[in-house]
Amino acid sequence: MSSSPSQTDPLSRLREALAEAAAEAVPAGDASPATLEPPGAGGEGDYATNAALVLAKPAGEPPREVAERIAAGLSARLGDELESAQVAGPGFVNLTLSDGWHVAALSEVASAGQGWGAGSADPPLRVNVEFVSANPTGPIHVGGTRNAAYGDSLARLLAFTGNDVHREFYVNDAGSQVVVLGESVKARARGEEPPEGGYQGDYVEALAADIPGAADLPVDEVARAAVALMVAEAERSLARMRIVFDDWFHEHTLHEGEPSAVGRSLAAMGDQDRTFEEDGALWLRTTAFGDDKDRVLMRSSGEHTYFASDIAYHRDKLDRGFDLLIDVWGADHHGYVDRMQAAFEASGGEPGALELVIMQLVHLVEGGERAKMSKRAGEFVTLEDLIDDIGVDAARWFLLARSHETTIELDLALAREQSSENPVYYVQYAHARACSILERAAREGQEAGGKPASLHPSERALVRRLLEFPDEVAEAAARRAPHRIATWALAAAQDFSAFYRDCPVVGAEPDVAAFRLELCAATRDVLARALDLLGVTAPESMERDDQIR
RNA sequence: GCCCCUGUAGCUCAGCUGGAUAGAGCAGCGGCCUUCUAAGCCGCAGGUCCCAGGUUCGAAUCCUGGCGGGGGCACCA
Repeated sequence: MSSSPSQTDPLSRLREALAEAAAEAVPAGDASPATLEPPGAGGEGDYATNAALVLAKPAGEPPREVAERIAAGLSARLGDELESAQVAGPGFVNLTLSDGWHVAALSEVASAGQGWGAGSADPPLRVNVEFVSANPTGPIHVGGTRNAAYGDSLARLLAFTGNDVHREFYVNDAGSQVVVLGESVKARARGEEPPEGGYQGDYVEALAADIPGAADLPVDEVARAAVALMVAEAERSLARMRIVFDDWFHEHTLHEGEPSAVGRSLAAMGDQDRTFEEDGALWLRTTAFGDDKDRVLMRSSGEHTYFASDIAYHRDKLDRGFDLLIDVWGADHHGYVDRMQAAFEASGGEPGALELVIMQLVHLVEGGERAKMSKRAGEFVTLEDLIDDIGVDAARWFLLARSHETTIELDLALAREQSSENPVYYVQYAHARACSILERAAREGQEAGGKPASLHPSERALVRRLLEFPDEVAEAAARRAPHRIATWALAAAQDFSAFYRDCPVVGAEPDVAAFRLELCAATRDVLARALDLLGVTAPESMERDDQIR
């Protein structure tokens, strides 16, 4: 999928000028791998490019000589926009853009507002993001909460980059675990202990109390009622997390009808000779598609496996017209990735049309001590416990701020802290401050959009930070990495704080004040968008409600 | 045994499809509230980027081999 930012934003135009200057300097070379980025610690200027280093070999010349020509070409193309282009180090070209370029660039960000960084994927894809999909036999716990935050934020990113996104929760309501749930609830309703291997948590007793006549109803009816209650509770909990699913897909529907979806899928794979019988069971030859062993579809007992349902389910998603399926799974399911991919292809899916994202674990810590995950069997920290404790904003931030590929140590003491020590409040505070300045300026009748004679370095740095956002969004979406947005937002909040410190708005000379107001408005909008992509609120004010810190 | 993730500052982590003197938050030390929110700001200190080879003008980043941590390898869901 490509989701390139607008071709006409200031950075894209800079890259275009660079590409032209590079092609002119080394006609035989390909400068497309060259970077244009903020310089590293050793460099000066606003942007640095390694184009000359990339092109030195095809040019057959020392990099610094190539760099000189590129610098000259850029100067010729950019005119007043370019303050200087210096060759440095082994052959970098360091660019310093003029204040005028920054002012013009900001006005583009400001006029895009919250749409800054929005993409138009080409082509737009119909994407099905399936996430959480926790078994309806118990509450959603912390791992599922991370999965929820990630899946939702990924969906937001994919939508913002121009795709048609569908959020889906798969309810495993057809397996033997559901029967066990029914038995456990029924036992509790009769005042008995759940059976061996049954569900032990307090919620089982709550279910028993909420299902009229549970003690005497048939187990399958109790089970059905219990699943319905658990699903409703999951829906409520997820809504508290600001997550709304488009579809709650029930596994049992795959077994309804004649032939059922599962039956049709088995028959189709059979027709293609991709299944075989052995030891009284029906197997899928997943080894033909990269799995390390073949897998059972139908047990010798005649019952299908969950795997058979999964295959039919993914087939169903394709049949509903999605171009791309993304499944977000917990770490404990990574062993199923190869077989699912193999089965997906065996059942006619295009390689690449199914992505399986594995979430690593969450460890809760409390001020350095490993928090107790389970006091006794059946008790664990749930989604509800977590957001009651630290709040939705902090929960989403801390679960999203790190790569899904890494295990999280979530410090509850830090996340609970409503103070400067907590990064999520820091970012929200930057947003609130921007709002506060704008509100005050509006009261005093100041207007945004001036052209000051010169800019402060903090203003320039903040403008460039905002200009990064479209690339950051595209990268985060393409790499399925929402944590990049959190990293960017923190850096942007820091840049805004520097600007706030160095550049008073109210009381500044009119053109200066007008420019700074525009910068505040743009920062407010882009920060709000970044927070929204994470599902974190962007408050307009954060008045302290107590002075004790 | 095989598979996946991971090893970067005291702690938690960014950076990883190669770029210059490796960053942030927290913790530590020292400063800053008659000024648009001190839920803030400034400064200091803090590193064999797990180890060893290799590729490259250039490696935290790529390759190979080790070592450590976590998770997973059902006719369970």
